[in-house]
Amino acid sequence: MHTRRLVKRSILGSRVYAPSPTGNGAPVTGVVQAVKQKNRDVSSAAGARFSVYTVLMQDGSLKEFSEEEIAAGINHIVAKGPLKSSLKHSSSNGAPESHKVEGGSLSPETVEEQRFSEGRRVGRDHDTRSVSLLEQKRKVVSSSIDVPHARRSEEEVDMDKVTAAMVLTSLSSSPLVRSPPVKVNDGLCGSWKDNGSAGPFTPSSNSSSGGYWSWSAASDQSNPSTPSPPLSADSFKPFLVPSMGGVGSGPTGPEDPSLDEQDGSSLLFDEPIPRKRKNSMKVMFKCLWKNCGKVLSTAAGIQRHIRTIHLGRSCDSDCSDGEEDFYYTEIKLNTDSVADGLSSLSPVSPSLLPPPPPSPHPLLSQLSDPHRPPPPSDAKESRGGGATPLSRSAPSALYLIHTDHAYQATAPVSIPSSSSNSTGSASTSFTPTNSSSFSVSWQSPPVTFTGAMVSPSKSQGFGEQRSQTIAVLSSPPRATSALSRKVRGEGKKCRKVYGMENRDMWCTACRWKKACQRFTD
DNA sequence: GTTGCCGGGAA
DNA sequence: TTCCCGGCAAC
Repeated sequence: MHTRRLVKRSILGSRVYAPSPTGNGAPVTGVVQAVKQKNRDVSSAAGARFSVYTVLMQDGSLKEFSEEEIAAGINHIVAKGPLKSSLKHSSSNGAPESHKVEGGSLSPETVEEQRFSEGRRVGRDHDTRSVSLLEQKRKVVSSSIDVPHARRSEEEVDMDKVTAAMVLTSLSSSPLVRSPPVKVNDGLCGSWKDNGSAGPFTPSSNSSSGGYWSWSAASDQSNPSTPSPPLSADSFKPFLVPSMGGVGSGPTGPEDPSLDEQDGSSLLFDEPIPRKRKNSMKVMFKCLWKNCGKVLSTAAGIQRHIRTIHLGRSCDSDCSDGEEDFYYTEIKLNTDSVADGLSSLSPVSPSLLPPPPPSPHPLLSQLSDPHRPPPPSDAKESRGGGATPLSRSAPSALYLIHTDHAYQATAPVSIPSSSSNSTGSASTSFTPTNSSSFSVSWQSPPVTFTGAMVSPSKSQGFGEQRSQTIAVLSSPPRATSALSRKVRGEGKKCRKVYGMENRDMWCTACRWKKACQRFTD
């Protein structure tokens, strides 16, 4: 639709090469003044429509040329020097219009000189465009036509796919982790470009962005396989300019090409910034091992801690089977209120810690990694055998609770300083009236967890919640809807306690019909 | 029907 | 961000 319109718009006013009217073979330049669609006669194949371009020649005369004639002129020029690598796909897409203009705008240096001289002549003849305008013109034309982004080799494309996936994962899980934008940009461009460059382009499928797609920053978790509609011509212009090696500047192409790419990339990746985690909230990882309760600020750190201290493994994370993931929990800490308390608990400053692992969510990483051994077997084995370190001193609280709501996350909930209290520790630890060392928010698993949570030191007080958790977690993975909805609380709620008449005494969440934060289950 | 609360909209 | 409410699901 609009891509077709863009193509047409780009043709008008474009400088093209046409066969010499004298027939001596030397192509001349002209400016496309009009385009007419005509039906081919019987001599042409399939009676397809073709375009007749009215070209204003250097001498001021108007002549009509067919696509082939103009394109042939370009081929003649381009053949004088090697095409830039970025153009090889472009010139093979079979689209006459784009073909033609690309060739003109992306000629080698020698051709550039020739075109310069010719451009001067044209400027004297008719329009008052200067030589620099000629350069601008090339930019304008090329940025609004079908220029597939074929700037990378196949191997690079494959690598970039991987890189793009990794970066998207990082972005979706931790907005603080930012990868080199240019690399991502190219990678995505390359991967999506494959579709476009796989076969001949058609005006409808070959958008003016050359198969370049973008995704909205607000949906940084969105799957790149479901791209958003292509950007407008002006939006993707920066991405096209770099492939031209232009040197001029002007009203329509003022930016330096290299800067354009940088800006365009940063533009894409700057937008998720507002979604950064609030400064006052920090995600910490608490060791659930008996008599430990160590809190670290990175999953890698807590995993290392568990692996080395509790599991007695000295090897690196490479030989980890993921068992550590069961011995720590992710907690969101309101650093405004707990920073002091945490400073004594956490020996490592969060700002000095290495970046989190590729999948900062331990549960997510477990679920996404089929190579990890299923946790239930471990737990059962340890339970039956009773000889492994796990069974001897497994933490008493093998659960992960997750809250999505900010008001829940900031709700002051006390947790025991250590999880060694195996008798009813959970039941008391979740009572908000208890004195708390620091406020945390427990987090329930955001995704299905197929492992049954079994602990040798199972506490009765936590049995209810645990049973719910187990029931949920052992459900089929597809039952995400059941997970998404918090299991109905069994305990007293503000409505029950205070009644409708004392609604003002309810907790805020209850008043807002949210999950009660005062009487948590 | 009541209750808890998720998702989403309005201010 | 706060506040509110429709609507769903568990009870």
